[in-house]
Amino acid sequence: MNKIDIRYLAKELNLAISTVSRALRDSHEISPETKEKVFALAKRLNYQPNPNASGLRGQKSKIIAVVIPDMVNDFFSLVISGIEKITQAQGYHFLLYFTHGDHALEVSFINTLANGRVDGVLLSITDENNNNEHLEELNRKGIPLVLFDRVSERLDNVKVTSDNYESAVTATRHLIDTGCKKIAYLKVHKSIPVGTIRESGYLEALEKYSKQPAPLILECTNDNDEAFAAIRNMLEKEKPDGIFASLEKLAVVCYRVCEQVQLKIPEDIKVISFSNLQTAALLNPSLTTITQPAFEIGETAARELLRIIRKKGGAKGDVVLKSRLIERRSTSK
Amino acid sequence: MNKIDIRYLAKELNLAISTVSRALRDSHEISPETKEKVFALAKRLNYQPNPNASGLRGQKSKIIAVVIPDMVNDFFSLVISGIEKITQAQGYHFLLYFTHGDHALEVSFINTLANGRVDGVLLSITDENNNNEHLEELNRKGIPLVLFDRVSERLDNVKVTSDNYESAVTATRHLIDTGCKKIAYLKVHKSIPVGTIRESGYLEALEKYSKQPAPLILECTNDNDEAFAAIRNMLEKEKPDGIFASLEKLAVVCYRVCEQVQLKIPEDIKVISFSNLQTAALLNPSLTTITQPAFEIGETAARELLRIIRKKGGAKGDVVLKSRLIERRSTSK
DNA sequence: TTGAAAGCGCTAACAA
DNA sequence: TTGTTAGCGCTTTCAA
Repeated sequence: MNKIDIRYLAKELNLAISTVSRALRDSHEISPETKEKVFALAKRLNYQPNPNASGLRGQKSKIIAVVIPDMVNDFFSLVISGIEKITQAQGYHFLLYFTHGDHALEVSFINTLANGRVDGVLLSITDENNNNEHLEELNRKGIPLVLFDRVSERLDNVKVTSDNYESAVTATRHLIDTGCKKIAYLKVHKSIPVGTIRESGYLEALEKYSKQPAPLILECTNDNDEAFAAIRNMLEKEKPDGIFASLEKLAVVCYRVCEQVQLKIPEDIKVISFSNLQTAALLNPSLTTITQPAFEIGETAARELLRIIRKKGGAKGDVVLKSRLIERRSTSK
Repeated sequence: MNKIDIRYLAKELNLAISTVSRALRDSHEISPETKEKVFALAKRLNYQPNPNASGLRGQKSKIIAVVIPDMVNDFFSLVISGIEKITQAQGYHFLLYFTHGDHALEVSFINTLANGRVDGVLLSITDENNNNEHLEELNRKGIPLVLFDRVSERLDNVKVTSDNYESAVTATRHLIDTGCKKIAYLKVHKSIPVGTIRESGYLEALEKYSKQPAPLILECTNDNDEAFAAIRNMLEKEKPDGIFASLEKLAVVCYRVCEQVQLKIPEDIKVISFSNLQTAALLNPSLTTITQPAFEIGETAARELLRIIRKKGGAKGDVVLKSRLIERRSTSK
């Protein structure tokens, strides 16, 4: 079986290679009949141009890189799905990289990417406190970069984020508005920066809208049993009437503690939680959630990146997407 | 800023391009001193070879394609993570494609891939009942293909799967062994083939190990409220003492129904479910689960594919990985 | 041990 | 409207 390249098509049709090339790209300087013939043969032989060749020639690959910490929670899965929708629609491909929280790995990925492998990069920064010389280098090389979710204000690139601070205010205020007098905030160990931002929102809302004398912040570890014990202890000692969980996992643990100590949600205690889990609605019909627009973050970031790659100009498009507060009462009557 | 290609390195060092190329590939026919100099400069300038150029020249890209239905549940996220581990370790990259259950899209992806863009393909077939002419074409073109999870016996490629049938037998038998006399099977609408395989396992176990006079199969829709109503109805009418859920989502709904109708798990009714959700352990301390080795499926499939790409020979390595039954009693005492 | 040069498949500038 | 040809950056054969 002969390999089917543009030269083969040209020979078959008794045309010059360049004519075939132009016909395939639907150039206006090729007669309709010729195009017709070329298209027909290309289709019949299922001709696919070699992307290395056109990439080498044109210095573009139609591939973007997506660099994220990992996929252990639903958030990034949803982001990826959003990205996929856009790349697929616009004829792009994407390579996926996980840094696993390792800044050095991020640096290494970014460096090996800056060589024509990809036309642009979508990045959720692994360690927002670390330096980003590697990203500035990427900028210097002129490779489009769009940051999402975990961004760095020190960089001038387009950023797509969600309203972590405002939505934490909203969530806390929601508890206050529904009558909570003593609201606890469940946070995870400090290494997750988003936990701190959300904490600020919690504090802000308490100060502005509540008479609660002091904040009540419980820092939990990643160990479920430890978290369980800590939350139980706090519940019994402090007797809060509202809980704001910064992560869904903590809310689920909290929910189980409530079961065990016979606290009814939402009658005895109200719980609100950040959540991306699609099964959240199933877990507990009374768990009010704040959901980040993960899919939309992916879509928006990808759209922005492709816009830059195509030099469509327009304003520098930082975007902050709104989280949604979903109050559940009786999911299935 | 000059672009840093191999020619630039050669000029800087007063060497021929070919010498630099050989040095970079650590060829034995280059003197240690020369290599030293080349490495040093390459490192200092952060030289990265252009993958299009080497790909074009060498007819390989160091990229594989991963084609899956979607990422709406944890299973494929975990598979991807396993694939990433292997590609990353072996210096490969991967492109990710979602077919969204659309066979035509799968055909289109496979066709556009067969042109040097990737060195191999990892595929979980979208529609196992459809024809796979496109895959046979891929085989004819000599592009390595490894199938995982959703495979086709009509194809001769390496297949990596898990023991859906056997583990369904195990799960059912587990219920029988712990004393259940009337076990219901919750399945989803037929379009998910794995549901049918698991059903066979359920039937097999009933017949072999139980005296239950007739199977009790409830087919649920994808709508949660509908599923809730159906399960509730079945529970009240049939009063089973064991439930085998073919999907975690169904188990969660089932769990909520039990709460509502005041059935205690596992005292009044035992529930076992397939599950990949990492938070499963949190949901219900008494939910026994069967977990597919999703991460390992990804690892194994990727390893097999890279082995084939590198023509490392060896036996044709179909692999069936074992699911794990996890019985939970008191997760957090 | 090193260098010169062909050529991977494609696009586009230039020529006809 | 079509054809000829240079060259994208790299690897590798052949020559020195």
